[in-house]
Order: sequence, then structure tokens, then C-alpha cells
Amino acid sequence: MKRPPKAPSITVSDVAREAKVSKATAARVLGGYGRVSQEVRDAVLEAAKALDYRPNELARSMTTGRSGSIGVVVGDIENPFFALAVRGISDAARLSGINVILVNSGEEVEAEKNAIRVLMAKQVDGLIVTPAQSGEIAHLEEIARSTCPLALLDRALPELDVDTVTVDDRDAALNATRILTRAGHRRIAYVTAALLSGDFRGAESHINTSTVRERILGFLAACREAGIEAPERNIHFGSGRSEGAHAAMHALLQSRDRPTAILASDSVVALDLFKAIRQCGLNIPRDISLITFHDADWTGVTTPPITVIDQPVYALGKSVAELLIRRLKGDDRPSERIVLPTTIIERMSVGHAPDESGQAFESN
Amino acid sequence: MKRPPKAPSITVSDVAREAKVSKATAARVLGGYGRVSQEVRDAVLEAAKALDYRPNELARSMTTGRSGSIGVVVGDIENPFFALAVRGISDAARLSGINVILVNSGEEVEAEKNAIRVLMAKQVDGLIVTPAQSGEIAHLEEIARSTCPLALLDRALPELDVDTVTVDDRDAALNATRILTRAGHRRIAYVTAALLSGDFRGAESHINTSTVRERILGFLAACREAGIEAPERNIHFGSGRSEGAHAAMHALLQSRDRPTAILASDSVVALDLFKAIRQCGLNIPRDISLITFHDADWTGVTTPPITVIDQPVYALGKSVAELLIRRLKGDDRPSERIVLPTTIIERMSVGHAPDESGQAFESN
DNA sequence: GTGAAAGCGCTAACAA
DNA sequence: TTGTTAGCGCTTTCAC
Repeated sequence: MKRPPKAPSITVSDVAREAKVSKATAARVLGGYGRVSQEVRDAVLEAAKALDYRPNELARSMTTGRSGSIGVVVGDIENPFFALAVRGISDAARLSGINVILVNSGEEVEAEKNAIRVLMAKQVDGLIVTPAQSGEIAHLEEIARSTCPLALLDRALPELDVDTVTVDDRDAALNATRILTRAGHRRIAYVTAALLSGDFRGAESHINTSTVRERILGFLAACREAGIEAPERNIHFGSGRSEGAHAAMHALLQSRDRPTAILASDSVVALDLFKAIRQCGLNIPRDISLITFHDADWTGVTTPPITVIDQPVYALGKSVAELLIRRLKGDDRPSERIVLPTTIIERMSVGHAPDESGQAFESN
Repeated sequence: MKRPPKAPSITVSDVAREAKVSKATAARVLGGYGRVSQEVRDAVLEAAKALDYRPNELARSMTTGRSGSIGVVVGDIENPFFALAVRGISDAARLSGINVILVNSGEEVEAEKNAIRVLMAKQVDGLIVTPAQSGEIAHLEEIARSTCPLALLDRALPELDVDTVTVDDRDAALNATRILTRAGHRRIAYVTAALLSGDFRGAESHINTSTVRERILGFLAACREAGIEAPERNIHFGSGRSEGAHAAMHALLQSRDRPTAILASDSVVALDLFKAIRQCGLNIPRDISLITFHDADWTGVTTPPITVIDQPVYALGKSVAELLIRRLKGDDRPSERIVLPTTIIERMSVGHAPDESGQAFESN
């Protein structure tokens, strides 16, 4: 069977001719707008079926200006957190008959910029983004200024007044850290894959990715509450999946004053930490305690199972999509910032801090 | 700041007027085709920048017939297997400047059909699909007959003569099962999330999703080789994430003649099995051995770590995308079926079969 | 209720 | 090299 060089696709005109009506009339019934008599409608539909007519969405979008799809830019679709959030978005979108075009930024601003450019060029009706870096948001500000609705997922940007859905990161970090301090830990590390742009030391309020800032604020608050000095020394950025990060993790675990407890920013980081802890011959929870954000599947099956901060990830995606879709439908209330609550699932990865003599107590 | 009701976007004509050239000339430099003198080009580019011109991809696609994007339909983006394969596809696509539109079918044929319809309507240049069900492939056959290149990922369809990339599932299942039989196991179960359409008993050759069929063939071959009778009794379909599947899993593990070893079809099923095994108070590998397809992250950190079939998942995605992109570029060699090799990573989840008296030996 | 005609923003023949 | 002129397939006035 040979492939014809070009697909001679059936158009509205073809259907109109077949049904012996005008192009406009055929278009009306095929496009589902305007008023058409029942008889004519039936005739057109029959002709369409006979000819196997398929609408050309592109042409439709071009005239209407609407594409019926929204663009979603996430940091890393391989992270179960995003995978689940995306399902929340997809489900909500499907309910409204809206398609989702998904692009991965790999947490790189350039990729993010490019993705947004492409999506805009494809005339998406709206955009959902998890900003990769808080430093460079000019491209997002531009969208916010435009007529294309933008919504932020998981990471708020204070200077961007758009619909945003996040979780109460500060509270979550606070509560998680308290579990650690109450177990007697003093050397507690917060380990995140996020990159820090510029210097940090005490300038936590200048971190403008909300997720990162809020968590650090919660972490520090709990530490200070427990009278821990200079807790900010124990915040470790950039623990993503790189050689350097891996090495840094090992260095951290093998240093003389290694932390006795760690709070991980996501399940991917936590898994890396878990592996590194093992490789260093350390035992959870005897030598070191671990709590992580995100109740990933595997956290319940390790030995010991990991205590986690359970975020309503699916709801996060669902809500942000609903917010965006409401905008698409013309709602123009002032932008909303929804903060979803988290809970902590206590499992077995937190133990008492080893005492100064080096002897350890088990617990939990 | 008020939002204007409509975006008066800058068009080629606007740029042409500003640069004092014809629309065609402006279009040539903006679209990057045809020949234009350097001076004129600069003038147009400058005008475009001054006006902040953004091309309308939709309009472009409509005239060229090409959209510069490919559609990808996967079963479940939350499955790390697909997430990784999708990254392979995305990376390959990016290298060719092609965009990826991703849709989740949720392993449902209706959703798959719908996704394909939408993608075609959006004029994607090509399609990559992991067919949800082998029974209903009329919609895929239709694409195959059309001018839109189609490529299959991970699951081959014998009656569909299109580019396909899979792994050597039969060989993988054969080798994995042999590890089990050699450890003395006789009651070995194969557990898969796949649904069986129609009856099964001995009719394995009628299963037309290659992945499922090939694995079963390999599994059965190894069982027969070991002299195990009626091994097909131990094949369990439909172990996805449903109430029923969960119950069935527990029933299987608690039955009098429960298997002493299990081969799982993917890491999601394996994790569920792992949890169920624990809940039933069984111990791996003492009471039951476990091997799974896909070297998911977590399989190395459980106690014990799980022996896995390591599939080249990223390469799977990358290859299929490369094949498809080659087609887009006009290559019309006969369709190719690439089968990638797998390896087995032996960890600690396989033990000797308990002897008939019920006493167990540990091993591995 | 129906039809004729004018575009949407772009590319692609064809002339000049 | 540049400009002119048609469309792509659809929606949308605006008459009839």
C-alpha cells in the first residue's frame, strides 16, 4: 500500500457540498455553534460521517483564538511528586474537556523560558508553571502581564500576583523539625536539591522561591525554639542528582560533626540520602534520623520505614488546574493564593539523638 | 492594570510595514526560509524586536501542514518506567527541535482513542504510543494507514507494521524465572497488571500485546524446562491498583498452596506485592522470593533489596523517538523492530525454596 | 434559518 | 533578491 504524498483531508466545504448546503451552515453544525434546523443538521452530520470528516483543530484555533489546551511546565516529571500533581491537573482538565500539553524544564530556567515560548506560540489558553528558579522570572512576569492566564504550582513567587496553590511548607518544616528537636537532636541538617542564587547566611528572607524559603523558615524556627545555635549552618543546597551533590552528601555524613538528624526536601533527595547513609555504614534511626517531604510510595517499605510529611499532591495539581480553568471561563476575581495543609506520617526513621559519649538510644 | 479584551498580537504584516518591506519578505526572514539580503534581514529583525513580534505557530502549522511536535500516549506517567522513557523521548526530540505533547491514557483504550483523535486534530507530525490493550487497535491501524508516522513503545503489535522498540521480554522473563527454578522453586507466580481479554488457559500465543505475551512465553518456557506442571495456572492478570487486585494479591499470598516465588511485571506491581507480603507476615526471601521487571530506584533500598530485570528504559524512549523523527525527515525504509537487551541485577530477594516439611533455608 | 464573503497569520507559487 | 497574490480550514459578520 502506497502512502499518498499528501493527506487530502476532508474539509467543511466537502461536507457542505455533499450535504448540499452552504459552507457556513455545515460549519455551524460541525462546529456546534449558531442555529440550524434539525433536518439540515441531520443531513450535514450524515454527510460528515459518510466522508469521515475530522475537524482541523488548528484552523479552528486560529480563527477563534482559543486552542482548548493549557500548557504545563514542571521541573522534573520523573519526580513522583510532579507526576502525581500532573495527574491532578490532567484529571481536572479532562473534566472540562481541556487538553494538557506537558513540558519538562529539567529545573533549568533556559528550558523553562523556551517551553513557555513554545507553548505561547502554540496558543495555549493558559499556563501552569512550577518556576525553576526564583531569580529569573522576567519571562513569567511577562506572561502575567499578558492576557494569557498563568497559575503557579507548588512554588509561589511573592512578586507575581497570580493564582497560586502551595502547601503550608513552613508549618510542615516546623512540625517535622520539632519532632527531631524533641527527640533530642541538636545537629539537624536540612538538605534540598534547590540551588541557592547568591549568598545565604542569615538572609533567608531573600530567598524568593516560596517553597524553599518557607521550609527553611520553618526549619530555623524550630531549631531556634530548641535553642540550637546558628542552625543555618546546617542548610545544604544543591543536593540534586550530580556527582558533586553525591560527594557532598557523603562528606556531610562522614564529617566529624555530622548531623544526627536530617530533613530532606523531597523524596528523590531522601532516597539518595538513604542510600548514602547506608553506604557510610550508618544506621537509621540509631545513628541518624531522617524525615522527608512527600509520602512517596517507597518510604513505607524501607527498613526502617521513613517518617514523612504528607503533602496533598494530587489536590495541589487539581486545585491549580481548577483555578486556571475558572479564569479561562472568564472569571476575573483577584488572584487567589491557596495554601493546602500537610500532615506528618510518623514511621520508624526517627530515634533519640545519640548522647555525647557516643552511645546511642533507640526509640520510636 | 486592566487586561485588554483581546491581544492585538503583532503579525508579519506589522513587522513588514515597520521595516518598510513586503509582507513576503518579512515572512521570509521571520520564518527562516528563502533568500533575503543581509540588509533587509537586519531591518526586519530590528523591526521585529522593536515590535516584540512572536510568531503564531498555529498559523504556520496550518499552511505548512507541519506542527513541529509529536504526540506521545503512554499508559501511566506515574509509573517510573514511563516517566523515564518519556524523558528519553523528550531528550531525543529536543535535539531535533521537536516538541512533545504528552497524554496519559490511564491504560484505558477509550482514553487512548480520544488522545489520538485530539493529537491528530492538533496536527502532530508523528505519534508514539504504548497501546493500552491489544484487543482494540482499529484506531492504531487507521493511523498506520494514514500519512502520520506511528511508532510503538515497549509494546509491539504483530499485526501493526510500524517502527517499534521493545526489550527482549521473553529472554528476560526466561532468565529471571530460571533463577527462581534453579533456587528450587516449583510454585512460581507471574503477576502482571495487564488485563486479559477473553480466556487464557494455554492460549498464550493469542495474547497479542507483545510485552505480555513474550514475558509469559519466557516464564512458561523456564517453568517447563524445570519440569513444572501446568505453570500457566500461576499467571495472574489484572494486578493493577484496584480494590479487587489488592484483595486478590492477599488471597494469593494466603492460600494454602501460595507461591514460593513471584515474578512481577513492573515495579509498581512489585511494590504492591512487597507491601502485601509484609502485611501477610511473610518474609523475603525466606518464605517467598521476588523478582521484578524494572530497576526502579527503590528496589535497591528495601530489606532485602530486590533482584530486578534491568531494562534500558531511557534508551527505549530515545530510540523510538529517533526512529520516528527519522520518518518525519522523509526516511521511508520498511518499518523497523528494535529489540533491546536486558540484564538481571541480582540482589537479595531470592532464596531457596522452602522444603516440603515447611522448613526454610536462607540463601543468596 | 441559511448563504455569501471576509478574514485569522502565515507560507508558497509565481512574477518582476 | 523582492513583491504580488492566493490560499490553508475554519469562524463570523452581515445580509437575505
